[in-house]
Amino acid sequence: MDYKSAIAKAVAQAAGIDAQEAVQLVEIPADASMGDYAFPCFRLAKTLHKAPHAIAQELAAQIETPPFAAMVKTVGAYINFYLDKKQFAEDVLRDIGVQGEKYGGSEIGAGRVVCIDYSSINIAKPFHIGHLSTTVIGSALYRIYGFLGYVPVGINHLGDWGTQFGKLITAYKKWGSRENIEKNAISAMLELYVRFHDEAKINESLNEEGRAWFKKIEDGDAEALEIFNWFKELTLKEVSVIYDMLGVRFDSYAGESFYNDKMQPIIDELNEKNLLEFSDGAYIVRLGDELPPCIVLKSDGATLYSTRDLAAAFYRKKTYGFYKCLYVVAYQQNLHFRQWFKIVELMGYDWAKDLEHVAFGMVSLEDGTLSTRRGKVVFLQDVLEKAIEKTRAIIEEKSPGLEDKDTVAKEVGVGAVVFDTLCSARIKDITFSFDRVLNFDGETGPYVQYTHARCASLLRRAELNFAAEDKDYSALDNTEAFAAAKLLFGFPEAVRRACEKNEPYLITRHIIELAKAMNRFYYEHRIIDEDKAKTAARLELAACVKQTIKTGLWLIGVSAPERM
RNA sequence: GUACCCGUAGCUCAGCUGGAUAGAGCGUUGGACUCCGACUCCAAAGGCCGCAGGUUCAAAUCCUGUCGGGUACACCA
Repeated sequence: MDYKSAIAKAVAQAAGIDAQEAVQLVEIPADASMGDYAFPCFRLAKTLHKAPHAIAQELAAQIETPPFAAMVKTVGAYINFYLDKKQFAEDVLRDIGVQGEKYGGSEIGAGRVVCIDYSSINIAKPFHIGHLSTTVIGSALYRIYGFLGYVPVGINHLGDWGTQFGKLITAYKKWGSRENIEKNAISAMLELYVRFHDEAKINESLNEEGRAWFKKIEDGDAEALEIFNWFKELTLKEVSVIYDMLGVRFDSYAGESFYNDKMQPIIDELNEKNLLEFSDGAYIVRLGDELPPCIVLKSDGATLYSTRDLAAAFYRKKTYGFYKCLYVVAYQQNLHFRQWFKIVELMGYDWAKDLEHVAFGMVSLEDGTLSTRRGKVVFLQDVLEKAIEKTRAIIEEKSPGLEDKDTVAKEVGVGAVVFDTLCSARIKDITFSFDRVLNFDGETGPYVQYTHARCASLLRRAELNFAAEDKDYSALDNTEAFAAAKLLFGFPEAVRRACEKNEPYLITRHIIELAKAMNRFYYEHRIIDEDKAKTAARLELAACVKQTIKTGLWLIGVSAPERM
């Protein structure tokens, strides 16, 4: 039911204005005591040449109370519409009952491919909290787009190219051992890499060796490639543990090395289109007055990040025929993306407008910026483990009889970390603190999961007794149930907005509000009592809240345990 | 220097396609469990919405300027 349009239509008829225009003016009052929908009449004062409050009164007199509303009332220049709580709850719950786990989803994206570039880790480097945002935002968008019918393609654009791999091989050949690398993988590789840099400060020739090994990789030397691919494999294997914990997946791991042979055609095309310019030994593309020029070939003839991103974009367009291509990358790279998006535009491709940089803020520690080299890092693995450990302790204390404690501790602990990351707008910077992620009180993942588990518990208790009863919805004719019903009703729109703005936090916030509303309802009203018909109605509300929370949590990549 | 982003309660943040007394969580203080899961609920205190102009019947929201913080700005990714 589209209440907004129905109200707009009624007002438009009375006022003699366009319904399309009227629907823009319909708003939802901040305070529910002023109505569920409102129409402000200020705007009409100009055309009708009357005082706004007088217009409100005249219009209200002409408007028949719509069938779904209980009351139409004016306050000043506002016409306020009050929905019939009982009817509304019944309508919303029925709708959710019919749609089940599909509630909130749609097919508006049917047939449209959306490429999402996220996580994009570096080979041989540890996964630290700086990688968390891109990973969980990208993963959430992957699920959200899929839920709205789009065909998402998750791409982990691996950082698997560059001289550092030559250096790493040099270090491995000199100081490494197969057993140690097999055993400790990333930390062993990192150790070698750090040692290389320390020793290279004294011994310049090491850098030469590093470059030489990288050249061997480029030239396809068997030994170099074998070691390089081995490093890659070990890194992915280790990182996949974290991806599994987070419930993150990818459809493609085509990274930097994949595009080595795909850049020349781009350079050729830029040349043919007279966009290439020789400047200070390098080749650049001028981007007008708005943007600084972009280098696409270094003076030594080597390609750059932008060249590679161009090649990747063309490959993705050709391979997937994307409707949109998203890059979930920190805002530091804002200029970089604006520049090469502009190049695509100058090349004459209108799909340049379909490329979008989904930027997010930076993560720092309380004592400053993250730095792998200076050892100022927090590994994601440690954060997740601490969260799980803490959850485990709470479970031991509060639900000692719980089955499968390990699974639940993982779902709640990891969920808390993911939920926290997706709780506010992407662009905000984050100062990482254990106190913050390990706080489970208030607006947190565990709070929402707890509400879900509590609903599940109610339904378990009552399942046998109330399933088939006729329902008496007068049990939901109160402000607490109505508040919950309105949030249930608003869920599909929250999902749509999250997708439109590429902002998963809109879903996170919505289910927090829903959980709060449910807890208030639960506190104020006995759910299971001797009146079976009313109990059945209350339980249906609990079932719908449970379903919607579960869907919402799933969309942001968080599990919803039945018990915790 | 130039461009972009951020600036709302002690802290972390919503609200920003203009509308009715600016909201939440944490923290603080004070309450609520013989009762469906207290990882819960209720209440209080706490705000020149960085500052100054402008547009408008109406500005936290739009425009301009300014201050503070962040990021980036040619051969790293």
